[in-house]
Amino acid sequence: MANIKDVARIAGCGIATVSRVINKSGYVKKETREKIEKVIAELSYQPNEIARSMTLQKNHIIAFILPNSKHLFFGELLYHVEEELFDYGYKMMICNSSEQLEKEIVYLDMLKNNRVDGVILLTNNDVEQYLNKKLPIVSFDRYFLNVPYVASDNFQGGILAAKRLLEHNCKNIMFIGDDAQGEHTDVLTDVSKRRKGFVNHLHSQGYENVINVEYPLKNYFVSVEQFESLLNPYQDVDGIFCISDSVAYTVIKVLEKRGKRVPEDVKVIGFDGGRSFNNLGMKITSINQDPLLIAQAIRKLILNYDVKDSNKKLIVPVKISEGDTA
Amino acid sequence: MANIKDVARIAGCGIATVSRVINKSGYVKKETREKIEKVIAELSYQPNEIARSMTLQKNHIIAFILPNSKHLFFGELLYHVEEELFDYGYKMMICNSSEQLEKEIVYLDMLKNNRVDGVILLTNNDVEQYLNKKLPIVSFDRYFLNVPYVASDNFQGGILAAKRLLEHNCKNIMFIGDDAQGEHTDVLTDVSKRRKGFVNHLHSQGYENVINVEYPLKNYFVSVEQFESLLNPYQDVDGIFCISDSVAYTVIKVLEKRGKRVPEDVKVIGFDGGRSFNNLGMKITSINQDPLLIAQAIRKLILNYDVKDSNKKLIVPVKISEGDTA
DNA sequence: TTGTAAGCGTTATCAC
DNA sequence: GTGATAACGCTTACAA
Repeated sequence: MANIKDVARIAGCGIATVSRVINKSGYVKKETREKIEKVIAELSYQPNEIARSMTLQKNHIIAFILPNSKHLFFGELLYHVEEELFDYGYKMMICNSSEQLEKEIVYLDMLKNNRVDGVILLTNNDVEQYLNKKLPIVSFDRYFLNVPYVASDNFQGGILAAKRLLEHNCKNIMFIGDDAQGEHTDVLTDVSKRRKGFVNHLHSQGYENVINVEYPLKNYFVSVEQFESLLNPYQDVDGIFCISDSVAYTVIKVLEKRGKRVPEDVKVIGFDGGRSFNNLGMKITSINQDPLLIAQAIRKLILNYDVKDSNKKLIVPVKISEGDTA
Repeated sequence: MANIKDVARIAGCGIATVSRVINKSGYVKKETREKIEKVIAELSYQPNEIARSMTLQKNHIIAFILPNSKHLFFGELLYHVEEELFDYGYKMMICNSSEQLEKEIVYLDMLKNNRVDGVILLTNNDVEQYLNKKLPIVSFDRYFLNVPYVASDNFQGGILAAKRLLEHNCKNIMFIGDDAQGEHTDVLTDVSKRRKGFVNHLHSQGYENVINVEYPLKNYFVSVEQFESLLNPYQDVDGIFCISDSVAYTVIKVLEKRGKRVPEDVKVIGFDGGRSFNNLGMKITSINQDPLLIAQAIRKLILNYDVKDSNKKLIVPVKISEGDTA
């Protein structure tokens, strides 16, 4: 593979001049430039990016650490983040942690050893002690001390869900979620605001008796059977706000088993976008997280990273997406 | 950030010795090693990976070019490929081409300019002329001259589908696919073997009159309306093999509109895994591509790449996954 | 305008 | 066992 020296030698000039041509920096006489460009084309020379990174001390690669690209929402987020970064001249490394702390640490170390210029972090683990706060890190949906973060407007999402259920004249309203996450895992999530916004709005409208159902986090996957017993005491609910579409999906299955009709007997609202679930025969009405807006917010924070404003937050608006369940 | 010189200076030795300790190469006196290890820990020194790549002329990064991580199957494949590469000490860069040739070229160039050590290529575009055949490239599902590739056993998949429809005593059998791809796009795909295996087996069993329906490629997305007119002439089919689950999904919608019951009146078989589609209320019976096995095959080819056997092929077995539609 | 040379942080060769 | 030092391929003062 030809290098800059070859180009200089064949073009009969110094390597600095070649460099100037490549980077369009500094003055180069027109004829010299043309000569060099010709040689570059002939050799189909491409500057070695490793060497360039070496000199510039940055490589324009950002790592995205996330649990799992198999989940539809993550797959979408991944897609949009990569597009955003690409438009700004950055490449993206993908790191499926599978929620394993050890793997997350390996990837976080890539920031310290100059493998990448920045890290986007999406985790439920407490990686606080493995973060070098002087380096560019942006977190999605989780609070870490002095780490800027991006989250959907979960509070507003809760309000939207409450409004919708009240519009439908629901009288026995329930929230189902795992938002105690913060207490269970030591990692504070923005997701807990879904419940807060929901309950807040209901209270403000004079509705006080929200039924609060918690289910254990730590297994993303919940069975219909598990939920049946959880929901058993509440036979007469007519409006349910679920912390995710995944939960909403399972709840609807439980209701169907019970002989309830959705949405005629019970309204159900999920969270995420209602685009992730199979075999339901209907579209879940859901509070929509916008992966494109989230990606843009993440890109802004990571590419303009500055240690000084490491407590920046960017909150992305949500809206309710119309489905068949509420 | 401390570098190897700092470590050497503080440990009172030469940098070569530090390097030996880091890489566990060559002999180092026990005491010297311990001393150096202590300094490394104190400084929390991490070798600069860019510099290392510079010297070694490789950086242990593989790029995966694919149309879109939003598609469930691609998201899964991505996940498994990343895990495989990780287990072998490699990191993965992700490149959503969105099927745009220009973006694919940018990423393919990363191979030439040393940004990555290898490329996994999943494309429908004819990128033949942009490939440097001396560099490590592995293609999935597409033939390029002298580029090793991995594909599912599409031929066998076709056979399995044929067998299943015959077992169900189907009398009017149809294939729906876009496998003429090769003629339309100049890129040969292994996918065309689905039809070949299917038709072959039917012929071998004395069934000759397979109805062959083609729909235009180039739009991955097909509307129910488009399909209705395509299928209109064939009111009495009772067994359909579709080239993908996406097609199967649409076909089932069309059949439902027609008042046909699936699987009672018509058996439908898809291809991919039947895990990708919403709102159907049933699981598609499908020929299953195994993303883990595919990922392993890809990893084998890319990490053991050798120009000499650039026409290697790895064919991954498929099986039929039981669903509700056939 | 252009070229020389230092420097980026490693690894590896070759003396000692 | 260990330490200088060249080399990897580039960018960028600085000098000419």
